[in-house]
Amino acid sequence: MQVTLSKRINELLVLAVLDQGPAHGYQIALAVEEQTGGSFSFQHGTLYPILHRLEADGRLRAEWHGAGRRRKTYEITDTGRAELAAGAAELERQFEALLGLLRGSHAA
Amino acid sequence: MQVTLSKRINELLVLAVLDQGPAHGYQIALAVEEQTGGSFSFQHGTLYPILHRLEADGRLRAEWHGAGRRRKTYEITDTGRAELAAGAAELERQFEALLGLLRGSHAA
DNA sequence: TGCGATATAAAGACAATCTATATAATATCG
DNA sequence: CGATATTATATAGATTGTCTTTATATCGCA
Repeated sequence: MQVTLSKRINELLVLAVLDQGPAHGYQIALAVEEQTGGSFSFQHGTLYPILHRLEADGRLRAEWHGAGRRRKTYEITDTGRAELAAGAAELERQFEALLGLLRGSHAA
Repeated sequence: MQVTLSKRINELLVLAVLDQGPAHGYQIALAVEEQTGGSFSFQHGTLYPILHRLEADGRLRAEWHGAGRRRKTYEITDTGRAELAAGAAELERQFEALLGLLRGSHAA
């Protein structure tokens, strides 16, 4: 699995929220929690490293806003959008395989 | 998420295979790979620690077999079976929440 | 003016997998 | 019969990524 499943999921979660429109870190964390009904959430010490990683890779673009309280607004790039689509499809395939095994066992 | 998703998945994968009947480590690894179509697999340096962890917790029971080539046969316990059922259901709920967000984003 | 919520960042602890190595028996092929 | 691949388990150490904690700072409310 070399690239952790959790890592991929966390990145896709961020990209999916940003695919709905630009947002800053704090908003992303709230959106993930709300839109997954609390199933997924980010500690802030987890979220920012992910954001910086995605930014460094060009999967999203960041811009500072506001004079007083600093806010960094993130926007998904075409690269990020492509990865989101591919990653979501791949993840769905994997989950089907996983649930097949999990369900299959106690059905038999 | 405190208890890593990957960790939970790996444990459920092992428990699910053992729910089909007793098996030893090497067989479990092969079964997971086959039955998930290669989507999930274990490095042997990953599998054995998991097996030992599950054994220490009483989620499975182990027994040595064979005089020559040593084989340790693992069998799921009632505790393990209960966890498998609960864990699989919980995982399914989480995945639905996750895929909902992932799908929702590029549908909009 | 103090506190809670908003907002970002980074250092250090911790947990889990992955890589690599060790050991050993069995099967197979030449 | 000897070399090699496969089966089989185990553990030490490197790596990686999250989690906890700490730091900084603004805004709104009581």
